[in-house]
Amino acid sequence: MFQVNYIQLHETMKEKYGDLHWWPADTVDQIIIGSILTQNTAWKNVEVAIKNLSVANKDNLHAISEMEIDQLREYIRPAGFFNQKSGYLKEICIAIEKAGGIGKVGEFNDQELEKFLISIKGVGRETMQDIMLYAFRRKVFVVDKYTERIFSRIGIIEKGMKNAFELGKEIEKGMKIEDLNNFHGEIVEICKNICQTNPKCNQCFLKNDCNYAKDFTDP
DNA sequence: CACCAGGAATGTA
DNA sequence: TACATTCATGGT
Repeated sequence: MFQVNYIQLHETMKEKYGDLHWWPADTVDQIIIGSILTQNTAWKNVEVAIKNLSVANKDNLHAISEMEIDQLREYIRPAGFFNQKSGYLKEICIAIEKAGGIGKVGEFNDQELEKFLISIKGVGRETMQDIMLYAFRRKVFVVDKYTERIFSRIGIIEKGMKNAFELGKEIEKGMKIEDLNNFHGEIVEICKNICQTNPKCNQCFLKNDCNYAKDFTDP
């Protein structure tokens, strides 16, 4: 079995999916809302929650920043963890408003933006990366559970690197932002459509490069 | 019925 | 630093 690198992995998936135009949302505000709501939660449930906000014309940071927590909780209930997420969501909306809104926060440099986001309760490493890349178009590679799964199965963690996060820092330096955007989208799509629904991975178009598929074919 | 989903905070050792 | 636990709905 030959060893693929991250560029080859991206090229293979790009060929299949084309430009994905991630993140799946209509507005920047929806991207930020979705990044909180999708924490350890199926995207389908997040869509319902965002729809609830949207039909009430509350799918924006300003509306949420001044919404009663009890009401917010009912809108987002389908996305699970609603007691925590209602608080997290209101917190990040207030924090951005307080910092002068999306426009002002968008003027932060990468380091300032990362520090600002990670200081908000409910925003951890991956959520911060999602918002950096997809809401503020910064050169960031997102490492989520799917990324760790794919990288581990395909075995592209390079020697000297401990985990997907370390490789991610290399990937950030080595790829253009539009490729970083697509790459993470591709990883999520392939995991949602194939690895997740077919745990044995035997229908995956990456199967020749996938350690997990190899394990499956072994007796 | 059991298990998991595009995590993060909190507590323990 | 490295794990374990908790949070909660909806699909398979």
